[in-house]
Amino acid sequence: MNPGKVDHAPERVKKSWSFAGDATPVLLVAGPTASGKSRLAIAAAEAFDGVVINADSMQVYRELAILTARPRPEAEVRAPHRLYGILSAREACSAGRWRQLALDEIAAARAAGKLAIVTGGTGLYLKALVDGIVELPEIPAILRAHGRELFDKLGPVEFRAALAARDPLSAERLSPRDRQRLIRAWEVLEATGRPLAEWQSAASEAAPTHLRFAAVRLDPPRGTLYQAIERRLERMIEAGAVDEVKALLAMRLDPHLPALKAVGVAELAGYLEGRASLDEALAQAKQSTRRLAKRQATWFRHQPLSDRVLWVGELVPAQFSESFKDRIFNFIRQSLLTESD
RNA sequence: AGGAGUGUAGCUCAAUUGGCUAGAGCACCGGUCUCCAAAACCGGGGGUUGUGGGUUCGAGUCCCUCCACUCCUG
Repeated sequence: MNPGKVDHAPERVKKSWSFAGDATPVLLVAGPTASGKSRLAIAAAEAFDGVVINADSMQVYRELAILTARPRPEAEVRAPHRLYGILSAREACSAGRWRQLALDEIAAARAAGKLAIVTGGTGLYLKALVDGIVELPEIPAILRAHGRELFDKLGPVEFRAALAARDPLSAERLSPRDRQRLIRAWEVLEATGRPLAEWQSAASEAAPTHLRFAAVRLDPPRGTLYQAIERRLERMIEAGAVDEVKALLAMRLDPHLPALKAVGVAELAGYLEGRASLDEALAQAKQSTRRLAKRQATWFRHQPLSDRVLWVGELVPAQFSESFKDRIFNFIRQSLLTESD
């Protein structure tokens, strides 16, 4: 008897499609955390000879494999995975930076004759990829720190007023309480000498017309999604999420770095530092994740990508049924892999 | 079984001791988003005050019945 380890290998038969037109097909898999994106992406990658490319702002960081639910090493056996765990938590990714990496990976997939399957819950990243993003230089970390200091020194109202003197448009659009965007506007102004509003009004011509997108949106009912979230978090704890956070904290990084803001880090740090029991920390992490999932679902429901993208999806059954899979695979075939007018 | 106590939103509790439309925190729900986005921010509705009766111009509040739970005694 076979140990049953190679179940999936035989499926990787000869590819039944080839790049037809000029445009490179790209499959997007979007949805809130724990909605089953990775599972679908891998299944699609197996069926269509694809590469799974991460579009999740936290799964890019190496140090947080467990807590960000990064696909496990076994997944790599089934299909190649890219942009997972590629950056140190010392670094800060960004929409623009990720976009460039993703474009490179898509090109590499094309060159290898593979279908790019971009998967993740970070709506802004997908938007940046599909619709392009204003090309702004990267802002030095020191400048960002200065922005924060100034904000704290002046206070929200004063800071906004100071910004308004030089970038009235951005200031007007932002509430004094919207600390992050106010600081963003300020740092862009400082770094480039031009107001952010001006940058943004410049037409972004960066939308990649050489790519052809189709997207699957997963949106399970809230109740089942929450159940999945909670079960998964419990498994994360069993798998060593606490130690993972411990190691991350031991790096003594700048708390403003994005990786430190991953859901669960602050909660488990609370446990490690004796401010909460493990049960309390777990409960808090579950709650934070539920809120995250709600925000993600809202984003994907209401922030449609450009109409160049074909969509399928919507509600997903609690279980990943065969009929659902068939439907999605048909959609992929029809929308991406055949030359449609 | 007897005695005492408590029942108000999903949860924890308020309601000037009988007086405006029963409030608050959390939870939950909805929304915003053009480069740290797992971020940052905005908004929302929910109650047969355990039950049935009574007193009163008026009851979450006072009286009685029953129900549930908690504690004490046996």
